[in-house]
Amino acid sequence: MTIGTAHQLLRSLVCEELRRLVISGELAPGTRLVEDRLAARLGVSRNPVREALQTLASEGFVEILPRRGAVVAEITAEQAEDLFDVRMALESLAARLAARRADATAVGRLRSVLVKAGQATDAGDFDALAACNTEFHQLVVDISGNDYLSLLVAPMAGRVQWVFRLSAPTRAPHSWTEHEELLHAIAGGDEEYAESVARAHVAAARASYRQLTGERSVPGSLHADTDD
Amino acid sequence: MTIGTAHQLLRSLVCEELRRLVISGELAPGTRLVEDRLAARLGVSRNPVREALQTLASEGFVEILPRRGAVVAEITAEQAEDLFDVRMALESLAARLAARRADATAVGRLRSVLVKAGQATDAGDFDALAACNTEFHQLVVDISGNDYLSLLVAPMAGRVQWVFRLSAPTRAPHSWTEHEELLHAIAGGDEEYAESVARAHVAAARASYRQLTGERSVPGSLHADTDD
DNA sequence: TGCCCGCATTTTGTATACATTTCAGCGGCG
DNA sequence: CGCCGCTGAAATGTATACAAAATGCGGGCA
Repeated sequence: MTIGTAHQLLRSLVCEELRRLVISGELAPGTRLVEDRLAARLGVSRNPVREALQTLASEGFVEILPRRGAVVAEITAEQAEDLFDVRMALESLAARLAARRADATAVGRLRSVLVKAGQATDAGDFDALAACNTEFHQLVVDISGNDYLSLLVAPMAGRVQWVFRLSAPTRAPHSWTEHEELLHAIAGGDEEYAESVARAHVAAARASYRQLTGERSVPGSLHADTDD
Repeated sequence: MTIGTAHQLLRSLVCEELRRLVISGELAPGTRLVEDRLAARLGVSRNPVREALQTLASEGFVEILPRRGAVVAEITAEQAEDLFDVRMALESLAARLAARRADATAVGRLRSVLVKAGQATDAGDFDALAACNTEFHQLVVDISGNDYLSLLVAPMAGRVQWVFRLSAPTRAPHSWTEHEELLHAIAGGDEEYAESVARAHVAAARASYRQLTGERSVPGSLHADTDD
């Protein structure tokens, strides 16, 4: 079960690599993704590439037009806003459910991620920090115990990174106080509070995004130091 | 553009057929989906089948275990509850946004679906009625203008049908008064009201589900005559 | 008798080959 | 001069072939 599962499937590897390329911006929006080229570039056949592209399409990273190929999806400012709206709906639900169901071990896991994040902050390791952030939010969803929510949210994390990477080439420093507050709300089992903290967290992320893109200023929001 | 797009891809056809088989219950949860058999049964090669299975996996209808094949996903009572929680979060968001952005033509479209549903009701055509229901909710999402929300919600409709089909072999009669109320809220541009109507609608659907499965009764809910 | 190991079958994963379609370029025609 | 249709290349969609892994079964052994 340990070594056996380690045999990664090519489609997974291709999918992860393409997702990374898209998120990092190496594959710009609008870029045509020709199966032959990708297969040659990655040293595999077209089949795993096709399957990976389909997965990425279901996650919204690429758009597949029948018989015309795949292109990297465009992320308009409007779509970024769309993402924040959906995040607010789903993450607030996740926080509420997590607060309802969290036990001691779950809280411990959350706390350990915060500790790891603190160490990453001290070390100045921004990639590790981003990973911690993703892990924390995914953990909240896991704790919520809602499998369907997990199915929907899992691909969303990458999309969030993508939006921020596109709009903010240099990553902003991250405030983890909101995460701590969310942890406390979940640990305390206060559903209402957890939901409101999650909403505030996403709102802060949106404000940060808006400030970075300089499109609109958001009066009344003082949180501008998150990157998720 | 009309006839050209009509050239359906095999993977789409396979996907729709498999989805239909799963939702209708002809493929029971836990059934192993062997690629060869499906390909032979549908008269295609394994390739479109594989791609269709991946899509269905991302929609949560099947579960793919690496190197061990695909099986029809199990729907536990808990997962059905999960679905209702997610629906409440996403459909309330859709309703709120639709109320914010709806214009006269959008309202007209919604109204025409209600008219169609009324005709289907008179004709006793339950399949058409179910289609109207799906169309109505998808239309609300479209009107919301949130592309990402649309991406997430589109596959959810089938899942809703699946849950009800599994738990309630005979379809319950449908109350369209809630839809009318939602239409009025959206037409009036009242975001708060639209959101609360949507929440109530999903809550009613949940109550209906619980009553059909006979698991728990929900005091305080008088709506028990919807099937979505 | 019960357990473990090895082999054959089945099935998935990947690669390659072929068919069909789209698109760009270009020449002819009105 | 502009539009239409044709043709060739390129890319997708589909089918088939091969390799590797997992499952199930039977025999051997303690």
